[in-house]
Amino acid sequence: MGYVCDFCGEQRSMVYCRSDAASLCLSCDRNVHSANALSKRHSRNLLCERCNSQPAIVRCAEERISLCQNCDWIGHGTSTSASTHRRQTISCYSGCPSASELSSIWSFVLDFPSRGESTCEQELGLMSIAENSTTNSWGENTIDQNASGAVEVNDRNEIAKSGVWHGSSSIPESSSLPNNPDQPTGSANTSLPKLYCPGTKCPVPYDDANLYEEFNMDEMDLSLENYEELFGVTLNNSEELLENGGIDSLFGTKDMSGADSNCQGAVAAEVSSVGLVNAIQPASSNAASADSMMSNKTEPILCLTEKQGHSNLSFSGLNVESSAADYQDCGASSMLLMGEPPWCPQCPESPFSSANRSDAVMRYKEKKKTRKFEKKVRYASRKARADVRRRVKGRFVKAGDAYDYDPLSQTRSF
DNA sequence: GTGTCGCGCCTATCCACAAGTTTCG
DNA sequence: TGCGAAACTTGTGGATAGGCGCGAC
Repeated sequence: MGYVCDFCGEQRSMVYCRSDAASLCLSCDRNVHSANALSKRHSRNLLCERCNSQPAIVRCAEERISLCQNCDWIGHGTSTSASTHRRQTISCYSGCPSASELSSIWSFVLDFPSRGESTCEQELGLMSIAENSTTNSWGENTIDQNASGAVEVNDRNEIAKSGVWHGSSSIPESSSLPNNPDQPTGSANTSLPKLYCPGTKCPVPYDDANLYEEFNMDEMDLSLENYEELFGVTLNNSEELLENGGIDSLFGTKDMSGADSNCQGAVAAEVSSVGLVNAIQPASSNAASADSMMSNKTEPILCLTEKQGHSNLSFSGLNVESSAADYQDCGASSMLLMGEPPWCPQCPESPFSSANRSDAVMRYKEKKKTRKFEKKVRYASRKARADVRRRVKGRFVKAGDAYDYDPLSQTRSF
């Protein structure tokens, strides 16, 4: 995923469809999602203007930029100055909206400061919608919208319901702090953890080598993608890890390659003099995993300790309600967040009792049963067809033949 | 210690057909 | 060399059979 539309490969991508896991230009978005009734139901959103790989969920009024959860966190969640930026949640949409309808929910869409060269903006005005653009296709967003179609982030309850994450810091009603749009907000505070997002074009210039010196691994890429290099072990089997107490196994002896490979967690850490790392920021290439990580209501704590001659990392700060099951979409994250390592008693924030943990393990196992690893769909049109094809015992049937499963009507022909 | 059974998990396979690719005249 | 038609290949999702590991007996 990148700047170019995944479908036509020519236009600049502007919207992201999670169902298709594709970044599309407005023209292709409309073409693809007008194919059938199911594809019309795909929920789409603006593409993050910073990493260009994740759906944007927030628009920063100060920077005039749309951000995904991850980039929003990087830019606003950890910076005291940037966290005061006034942000609005960005509504998703489905169906085949007209240009006017799009601009009605995204009042800012025609005013992107950094995408002026894209032809997609022009398409907004040029698109002609032949079919009915019924308003009922817009009913997905349950958040009350203001006139511009955006929602004030202040309403935390509503945001939580919508699954939209925002930074842990308070968000003021307004902000007058100046900000340079060309400069990532996350870098404004030089005391902040430095982070590089390997699977993205995240341009956040985390360059503080001192942090890495604290870890004694300044040459390393602090992402779980390179955990083997980082910790000298391979990681596998999240469930085993869970049952064995989690983090100790994770960074000690267990192999984790079986976990979702598309879930990478880049760790940003603020190291104190006692070796307590105070923040962990997931920089997942997977939207769902980012969601699950960031929907955590508490700020995770990363503990760095020395044990038996090698460094160990632990995570706590997970509240009771956000169980591992809630994070299973990101295999690593569930592991990282579940365990309360017995060897890390110095993390007083850890609220896990054994009962809670057992409960969490149970829910995790239950959800894992129904788990489906995300699959990269290369051709959205073929997927759209397959989604509506009738089947007999899971097999496609000829058109007109008897079927026992119809994805559209869930009915049988016999 | 060895063999058998049941259970759960994982993976390959099947199907039709539109779309993409290659071959041939 | 370029074009069009024909032949061939690819990819898509849900259900299911079969293989495998593990624990109990």
